[in-house]
Amino acid sequence: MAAIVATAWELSRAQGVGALTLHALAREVGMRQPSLYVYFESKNALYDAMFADGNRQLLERLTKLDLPDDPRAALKAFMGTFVSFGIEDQDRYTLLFQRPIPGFEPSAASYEHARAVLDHAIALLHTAGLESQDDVDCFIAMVAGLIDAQIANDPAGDRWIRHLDRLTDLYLDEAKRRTRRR
Amino acid sequence: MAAIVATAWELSRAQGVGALTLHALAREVGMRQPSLYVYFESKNALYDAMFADGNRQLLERLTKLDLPDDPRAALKAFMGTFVSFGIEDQDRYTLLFQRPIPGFEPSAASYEHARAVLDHAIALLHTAGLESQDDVDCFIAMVAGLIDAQIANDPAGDRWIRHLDRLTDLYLDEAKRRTRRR
DNA sequence: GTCTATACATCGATAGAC
DNA sequence: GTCTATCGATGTATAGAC
Repeated sequence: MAAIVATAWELSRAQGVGALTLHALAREVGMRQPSLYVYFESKNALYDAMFADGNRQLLERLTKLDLPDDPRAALKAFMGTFVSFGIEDQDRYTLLFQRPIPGFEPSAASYEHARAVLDHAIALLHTAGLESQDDVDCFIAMVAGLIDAQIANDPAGDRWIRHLDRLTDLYLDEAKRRTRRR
Repeated sequence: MAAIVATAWELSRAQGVGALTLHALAREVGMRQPSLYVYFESKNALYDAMFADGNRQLLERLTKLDLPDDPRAALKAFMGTFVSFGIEDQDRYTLLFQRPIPGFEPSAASYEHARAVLDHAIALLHTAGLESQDDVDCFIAMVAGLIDAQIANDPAGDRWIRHLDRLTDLYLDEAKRRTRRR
């Protein structure tokens, strides 16, 4: 079961999440296509398992981090890890953070890990000085913009994501200035 | 031919670009599916025509703008129009600026309008003070991040894109400070 | 240019034997 | 749990009559 999901990730990496078929997956794990229905009641159930698995991987990596005390440094370390996770497997990133499969919506259970990741990020943003919903929205959109541009235009490089720390400072400094002004 | 492309856009708006089928398109224009091959030699040729058409729409709207003299105001007007264009038809935005169709790559000819739009944006960014490749990259990624977040999470609202002008000032001000420091 | 008819392929899903 | 066999739906593309 875990092996099937792992193989599904392999195939997705090779040809894209949307191009994954049960026939190909079954062949790759040495089974026939109908046998997969013993483990997943539908193709979307497979996607849901992949979604949960990917978020679990991400959460594991993020919680394993030994974050520095300084809030700004902690935020950079956290976000740097997040970005690396996204870049190292584009199709996993796509499945977790975009909606590449028409008709597939993650189940509530699979969403729990994703929720935990987001909550962790928001908490770090708060202690680093981005407290309003607006500031959090803008910062997260900025990070996502960097990752998306990187994946779309320069998958193997760092042309966009290398600016993460500088832009993080930019957003935090501006918020700090705004706070002081009051 | 233009009518077919227009109808293709309608259908894409209703059900997503990826869900567009030649049968449905033919039915909608009052023909049978094989008749479409008189106008497009393949489905990807249809996508290519849509891609060119969408970029032509965008370029037309942007060149029609009466931009203010102030570089910063001009940039905001330009980007505001770009963002509005993206938000008002999400599936058009997807086809133009993401790769939602596996196996479809725009032809070189269809890319010309897209290139013109990008060049125009870069020129405006230069006169507004963002001159380096790095600054242009970051700014465009930021705008795309706002649009993507908006479309994905709040298609009918303005939770993200309403920060466009403020963030534009943020990026321009920071570049200005950097320039002065030298 | 538009039609009918159909080839051809892919894919998800189910039935039922072992 | 895994198999064979097959259904049923969908979708692109082509052949050839009109």
